[in-house]
Amino acid sequence: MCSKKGLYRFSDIEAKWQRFWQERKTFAAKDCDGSRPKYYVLDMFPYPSGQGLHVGHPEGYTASDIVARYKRMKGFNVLHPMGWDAFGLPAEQYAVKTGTAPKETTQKNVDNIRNQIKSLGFSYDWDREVNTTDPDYYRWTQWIFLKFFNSYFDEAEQKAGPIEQLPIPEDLSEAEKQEYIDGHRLAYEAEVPVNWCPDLGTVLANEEVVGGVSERGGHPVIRKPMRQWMLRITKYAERLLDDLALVDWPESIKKLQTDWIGKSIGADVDFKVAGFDESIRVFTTRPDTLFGATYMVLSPEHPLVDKITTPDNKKAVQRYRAEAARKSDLDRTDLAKEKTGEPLGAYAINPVNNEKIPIWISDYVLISYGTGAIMAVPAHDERDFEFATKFALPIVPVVEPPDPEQAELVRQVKICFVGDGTAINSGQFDDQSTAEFKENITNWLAQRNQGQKSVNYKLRDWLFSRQRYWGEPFPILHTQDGRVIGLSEDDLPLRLPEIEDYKPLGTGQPPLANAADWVNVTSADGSKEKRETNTMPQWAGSCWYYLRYLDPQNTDKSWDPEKEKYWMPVDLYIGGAEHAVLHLLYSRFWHKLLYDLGYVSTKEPFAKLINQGMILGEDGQKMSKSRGNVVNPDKVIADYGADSMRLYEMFMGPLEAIKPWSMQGVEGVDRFLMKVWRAVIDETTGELDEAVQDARADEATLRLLNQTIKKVGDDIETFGFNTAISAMMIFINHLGRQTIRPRSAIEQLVLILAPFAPHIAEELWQRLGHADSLTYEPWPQYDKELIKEKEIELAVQVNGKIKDRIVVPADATEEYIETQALASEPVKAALAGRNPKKVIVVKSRLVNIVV
RNA sequence: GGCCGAGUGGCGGAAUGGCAGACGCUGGGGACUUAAAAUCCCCUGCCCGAAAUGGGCGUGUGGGUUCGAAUCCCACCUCGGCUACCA
Repeated sequence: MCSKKGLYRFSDIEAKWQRFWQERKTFAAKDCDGSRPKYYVLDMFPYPSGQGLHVGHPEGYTASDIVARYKRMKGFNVLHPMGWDAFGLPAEQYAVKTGTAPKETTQKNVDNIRNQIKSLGFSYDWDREVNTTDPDYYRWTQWIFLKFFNSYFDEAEQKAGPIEQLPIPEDLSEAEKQEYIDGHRLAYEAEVPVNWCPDLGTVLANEEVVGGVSERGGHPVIRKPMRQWMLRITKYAERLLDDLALVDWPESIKKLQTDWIGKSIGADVDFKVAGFDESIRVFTTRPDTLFGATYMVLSPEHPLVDKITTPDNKKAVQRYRAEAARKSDLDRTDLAKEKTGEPLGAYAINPVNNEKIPIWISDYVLISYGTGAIMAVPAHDERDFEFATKFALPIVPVVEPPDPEQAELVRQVKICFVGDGTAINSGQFDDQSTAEFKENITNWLAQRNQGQKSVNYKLRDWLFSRQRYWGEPFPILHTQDGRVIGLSEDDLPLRLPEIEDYKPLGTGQPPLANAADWVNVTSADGSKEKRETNTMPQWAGSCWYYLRYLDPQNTDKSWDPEKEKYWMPVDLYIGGAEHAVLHLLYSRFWHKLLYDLGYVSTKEPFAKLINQGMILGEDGQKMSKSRGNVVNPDKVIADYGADSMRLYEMFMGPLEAIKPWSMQGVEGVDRFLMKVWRAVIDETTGELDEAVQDARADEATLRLLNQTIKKVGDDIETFGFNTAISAMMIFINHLGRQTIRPRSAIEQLVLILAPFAPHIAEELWQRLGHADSLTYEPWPQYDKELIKEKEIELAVQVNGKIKDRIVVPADATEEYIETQALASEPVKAALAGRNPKKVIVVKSRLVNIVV
């Protein structure tokens, strides 16, 4: 048995450096250090699930860690924190099943996932760890909720202000005044339809409802209005849209958010109801098609339905409404391929031509968008066309398409045309272009008090309460006379009570209603109140965690304003694209409220955003337990070490691309690291290899080294980690062949490798004779002169086909290159005596001779 | 249906107007070894050819722009992701 002293034992060495970093607090960020520029690099913090990490997590975390370590070497004061988004359904479901308190389950999972993350050697400042379920954390989530509750939105200023400053109309009674104030709070209560499952006695999230039945157990689910907390995000729609211009995010993500907000500009138009002193207001983006409105549709929930339905139609309409109520959102959209509806028997008057048009109800009109009613223009709207065709309603074309063929089909009512064109069948507006017509008709309606310009958003107010135990309790009391009051900030945190039974009550009441001692409160003045028993959704804690990292131990304030000014905004935010809309939109919304109230200094929280791509299984399919293709990161680390794991995750391909895992690929990068090791350490003795000498590198080595330093630095700046690694591989392949490996070259290689594979780099750095960690060593500088090649090889093409290659001095003139190219024998042969029409010389690339 | 992204060797990928296939994997051959592993060296897009510092083809398909296109433009096909009647 010959045991080699110098073999690289990754498990010992990785543990050694992880301990070193932890003990020395190597990565502690220094607040308000004016001597260095700051850099805040943030990962989307994980939900600590019982499954632990999957290989997708370390992908983003490794990328951000490389940037963090690189920036430190570039002289930045780096803030790189980590924490836990630990409220959520799984721990609660586990509690229902086993009786284990969610707090315990969560603690266990957090400890596990923290160990997993630590085993990868990320350079987090662990003193700043946060946990959304910690009362010292959710105290401030509740504090921000109170800010919403105690604020209103000033339309003129387009910003939030304290509710005390809300201008209140005069002549209101005390009760009306209170109602007015409550109606303007940015956090408010409303009756909202939720997914109610009678058999389970609980409310379900949208994703827990599949095809109209509960995902678990397959029980029927109906829509039922319940009292819910809402946040008035719609007030911020315009700013959330506009301020996307301020951030450096992928265009695709900006577009997703823009579409989600869904701004559309059009007009509100009032239609009188024949025989009633009522009118129906509709929103349309195509007021220019008003002459083609041949019927109207109200949503089944529209308040006027009962009033205007004729007795003959009442029965059928009621049946239709009941059916619609039973359908979930999914049923109403996904399954409703065939349009349905009922006529009310009532008629409306089209304001432009005074024609009587029938009024219908149908569930393709949503109560929650616009006014919950539409004018139907079947000739120019796909949905209306489908509906009119099915129920044989009249179709009148009013827009002539520019294409004559299409125009003919539209005139014959064969097709539906939704584009812009020229007005027909529209009285005095005939021959106007769509754009002109829109403008003119809107003014025409406004003059007659029958309509006006209007803007609508798809974005809805945010349903902010859940009928769950494991979430932040609302700092809210309900008085006996039905008022709602916010707790004083001094009474925070309002702690979650420990309860015995996590099951829902079966009445739709959340589990917290079980905790009578907690729910019933007697105030100092003897009055009795009840606590709110809903809890906040999982998004709440993640909306502002990036701010708590700035000052995580502060017991007086959510964060110190000085620290906020120093660190914000987040310079780089890395996470999965699945959070493209909700998490990022909600965070931006909270941030804007905090900005309006003066608690943060930037309009936007995240200056730059990058999404890491999904990692697929070795079979190229999405990883899943059922497919059996899940790669366990713990196993990879145990077999190859953290450095190889990190390196492979980055070498797989571009960060943002979707790419399949390959164990053989891991072996490839592992081999590379061993090559680096053997270039420095003699495997037999464990000492520095004899080839490592204090010598000057030869010209070729020096040139390649400087090229590599440049390439790796440039690639980190542009997140091209895969090509950075490839450059280092090329360099070590060269260096390994040298009989003398200059110490200076080795040291610089170790430094640029360090952000990628920090454990082996620290170990080599130490063995090269350095006492301290390389974390704050300056990033190697490359020499521009040394990079330049002396001679370059150019391809010579004749009519685009390569005929020869020539070698010329790097500083050769175009004339010289042209002469050399024309002197080449293969080129002469290819020219066959013809005279070149044109010679294109691309310096340092090629020569193309055109004949 | 809509939107977004992607199609390059046996595989992951590189090159974003200038020598296609860097780097890694796989496969083949050789060196070292009693043998194996590890390591090192050479080859590895396809077709023709005994070979050539021979020729031809080649970046999903079809067209176009250009001296020159994987890269830009137009049309289409395939795959993946997100989304779903928003008037």
